[in-house]
Amino acid sequence: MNIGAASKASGVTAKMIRYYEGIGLLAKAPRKDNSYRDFDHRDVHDLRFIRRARKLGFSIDEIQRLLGLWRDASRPSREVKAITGTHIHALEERIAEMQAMVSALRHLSDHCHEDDRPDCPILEDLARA
Amino acid sequence: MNIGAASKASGVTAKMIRYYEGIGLLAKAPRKDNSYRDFDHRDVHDLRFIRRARKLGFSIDEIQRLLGLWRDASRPSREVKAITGTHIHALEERIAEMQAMVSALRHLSDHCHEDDRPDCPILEDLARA
DNA sequence: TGTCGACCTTACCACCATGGCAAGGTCAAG
DNA sequence: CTTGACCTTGCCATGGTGGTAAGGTCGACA
Repeated sequence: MNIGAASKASGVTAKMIRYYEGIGLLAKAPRKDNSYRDFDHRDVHDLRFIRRARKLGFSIDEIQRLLGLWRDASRPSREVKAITGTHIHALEERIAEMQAMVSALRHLSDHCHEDDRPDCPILEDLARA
Repeated sequence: MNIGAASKASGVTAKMIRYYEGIGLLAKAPRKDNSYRDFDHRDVHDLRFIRRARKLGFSIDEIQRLLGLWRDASRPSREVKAITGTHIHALEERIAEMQAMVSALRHLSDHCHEDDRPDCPILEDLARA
């Protein structure tokens, strides 16, 4: 299975497949005589796993650990839940920050006349001493 | 006013002040005989403006435009509101994405036993075909 | 057989905003 | 004169992805 086929099968770009291999997230694929990488179904599985985890916002480092736990048949589910909990927490913190930004901006924006006059509480707030 | 004083007065690190100057976001500070930058109160004002805007999640590019509008005494408030609206929209999209992640993760996590057994729907979901 | 297009390879550069470090100049106080 | 706090420039790193360039390989078709 060439990299293009693995890419199509997993939804991960060839570029990123090489990158994941380079940083050790994905096992090094054996090479054929022509130096092309040769992937198997396990690799495709791992790539799909990675793609899904990235979509859920896990960092590469977290995925590294999740994959390790996946490969460990006797993994304690506790650890998986811990990683997930930490990640949920980080996401929620970031969400709260952004929501604070939005409500501040919305408040300012609501009081902006949106016309040709220069008065604008948005700039006034940014510039206040 | 040396860079350290400007930094303290504005809350922006010296490093970032030099960076902002380098990319043209902040006016180039004149140099004293010893080649130290010499800031005035306008620079401090701009730096505070930048810091606040960054805290509200505006990109450097957006701040560039906001600062331009601020300096333009006849700025139409409409433009400021437009930039802000675009930014609010982007923030809300990102928030929605992250909330989707959180609810997916929470759903999976709620069904994870958190014990020594290997069963864990989180990994099962990531690995599903 | 020649050629062409699709594929593969490695190796760089760029992003964005920030932090860190190194090696050296400058200044003021003791 | 020394010491420590400050300033200078310049380079490297982050993270995850995209781009691009220069070259090797393969399969199909004329």
